Amino acid sequence: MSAPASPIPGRRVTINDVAALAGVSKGAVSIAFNNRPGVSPTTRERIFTAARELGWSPNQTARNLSGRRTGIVGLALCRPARLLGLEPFYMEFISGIEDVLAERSCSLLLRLVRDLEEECALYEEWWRSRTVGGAILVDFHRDDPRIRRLRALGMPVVAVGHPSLTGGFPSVWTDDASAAAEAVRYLAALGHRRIARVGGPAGLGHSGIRAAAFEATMAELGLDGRRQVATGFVGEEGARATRSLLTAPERPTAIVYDNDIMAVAGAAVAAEMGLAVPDDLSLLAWDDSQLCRLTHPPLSAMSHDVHQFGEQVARTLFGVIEGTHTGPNQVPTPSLTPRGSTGPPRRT
Amino acid sequence: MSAPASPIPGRRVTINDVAALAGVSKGAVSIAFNNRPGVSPTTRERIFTAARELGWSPNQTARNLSGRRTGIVGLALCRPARLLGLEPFYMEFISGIEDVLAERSCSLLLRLVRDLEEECALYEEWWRSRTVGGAILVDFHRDDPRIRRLRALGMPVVAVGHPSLTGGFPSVWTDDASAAAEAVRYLAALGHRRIARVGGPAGLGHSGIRAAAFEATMAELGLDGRRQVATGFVGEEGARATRSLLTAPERPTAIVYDNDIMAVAGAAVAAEMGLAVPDDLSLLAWDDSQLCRLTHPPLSAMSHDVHQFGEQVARTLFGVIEGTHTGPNQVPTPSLTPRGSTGPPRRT
DNA sequence: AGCCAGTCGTGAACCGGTAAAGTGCTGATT
DNA sequence: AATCAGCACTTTACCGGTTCACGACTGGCT
Repeated sequence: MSAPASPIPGRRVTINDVAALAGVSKGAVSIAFNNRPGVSPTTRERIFTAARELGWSPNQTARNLSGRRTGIVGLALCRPARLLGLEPFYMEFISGIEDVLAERSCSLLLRLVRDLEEECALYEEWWRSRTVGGAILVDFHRDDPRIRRLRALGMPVVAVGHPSLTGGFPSVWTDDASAAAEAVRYLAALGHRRIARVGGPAGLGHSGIRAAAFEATMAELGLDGRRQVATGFVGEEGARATRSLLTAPERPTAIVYDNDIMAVAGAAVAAEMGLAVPDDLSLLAWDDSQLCRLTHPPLSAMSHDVHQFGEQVARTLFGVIEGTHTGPNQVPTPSLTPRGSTGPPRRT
Repeated sequence: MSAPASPIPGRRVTINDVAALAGVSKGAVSIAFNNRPGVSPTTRERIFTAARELGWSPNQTARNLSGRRTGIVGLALCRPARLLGLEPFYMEFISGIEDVLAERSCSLLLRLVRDLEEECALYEEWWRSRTVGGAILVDFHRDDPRIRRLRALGMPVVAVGHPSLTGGFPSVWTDDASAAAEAVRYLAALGHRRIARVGGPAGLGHSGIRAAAFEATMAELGLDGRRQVATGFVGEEGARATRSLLTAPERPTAIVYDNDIMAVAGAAVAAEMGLAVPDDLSLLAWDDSQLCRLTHPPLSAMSHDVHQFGEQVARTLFGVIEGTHTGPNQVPTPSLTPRGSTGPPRRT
């Protein structure tokens, strides 16, 4: 009885073994393990005991095949692997997702793809094969081709991005436009008139939104909003963009960045060019990972709890999967966290 | 013929539909799609055409169930989600893995677990259920309990860690001991005599190896190697450890860190305490992500291409899965990359 | 013509579960 | 006593593939 039930090596334990040991049919075992009504408490207990003794638990693959939902959530990322490692954003985002998934014993299936076409094909296969129970879509572009292709699929999906970009998919988003406007107004209030922005790739939806809001707010304040550079989101490019902004005639006295890694790179460039932060140059980061607190002076940032953002995305996805979801889902707008890197410009 | 083959909505296309359209049995379709001998080139072509027309591809879940290997690789991480996002290491490591997986159209299944017990149970389930074709084990401890439990499973596995820790599993590792020794010798050669080390958690295998090598090398050089602090690998703790080292009597003139995020935090502490780097204090990071190049002065580091490390791990795992693997697999030893944060101590 | 080997393809069993229909029994209702 | 609802299981038919034993046909050889 209490012998450490040694299954015959080589053959795996299946539901049949459990059924045999418990003296019931495999249907009964299935009923018990899905706790549906249909077996008596006594039998149920006997079944669980047998399963425990054999160390059996249901084979997920077989379960999925016969129509049950899998606990795996898919995430395809369309960008070069090398770049991925450079951005703190993704790992924090993923960690937030994982936090919620782990609560429910779910896992995240991660895959890098080369282009959106491959991404669509992948989702189609994942869904057809019941490999995933739902997916998280990120990095929306304007008129994103995934919208049409994936809508037809009927796969539970949550889109990360502003509703204007995500084509009716349940979405989670932050109000980037307001945040960008706030950033500009804050710097203007400090007395800056030449404010620049180092943004992400032009095609990317949220970069576009921030760029537009930046320009609009600058215009509203009667300032020239054309000092914007689009980059690929990595430090090197942030540094390059910063150098080019700072060496241009009429150089800016403040720069807003689209993430924190570029802002840190910008701070290094300032130091290298002998500019004092914030006296000669104010720097404002975005996303605010711990990086911002580690530099000297610490970077002011449009703070944004990316981990919690990921959590919200995962929770929304579960809502969609379970059919209890409710429209777009806005998470807190990035808020200004002033630290040492922003201040009034030096009087000329 | 060329009509955009509209499958009946609601019902998915299966191998049977393809077989029917091609006028063969489903066995033949299977043979064709696994390109095994048994069908004539003509029939084969007819089958492929039918499949293309219906937009069919084999259901991976069903395939897995009937014994084929899945293209999914498992990775369980045993640490709080919040911490995960703070370490550049993991995302870079994962990006390296993904790079190799993507080449072969494989995905990474990621899961956070609370403890090693849960991790073992997870791997057992993944393997039993054929959810994964193999797994990557990280963060080995001394006498790691996973070794015994997983050996019995027979699952293809690659262990990340020194062979002395990974209990005979195929492993990928860097020579941390030599690297730690080199770090110490370098600082000693610059004239430092009070060298401290801010390390990772004491229980963690590679932290232990570095700690031992640090102490041994210090002893060899006739120096006091007891200035070591164990932390949890995050910036805050690195800062705290640095402060406590710097406020102790006989404060060190050089500190070696176990990763880069703590080194950056250390640099900020130095600045905050008004210590000049490297004149008053030399700082040496480990792992060398782009962070090290973004601070001012840039941080010297024991450089280590983490992305490539991840790639090598994935490649080794495929070797194990395909049965072509060959013993432990050492990747390049972290090498000293001097930048601005290390120099001779100021003469007292 | 008769035999054999080789190729092409079929059919059924199987992977390990789920779900719906079916069976036998108990006890309450009329 | 007959009817019938409800429970506790069992049976059977899937899910969508793979695999393997076997049959039909072809062609070469004696």
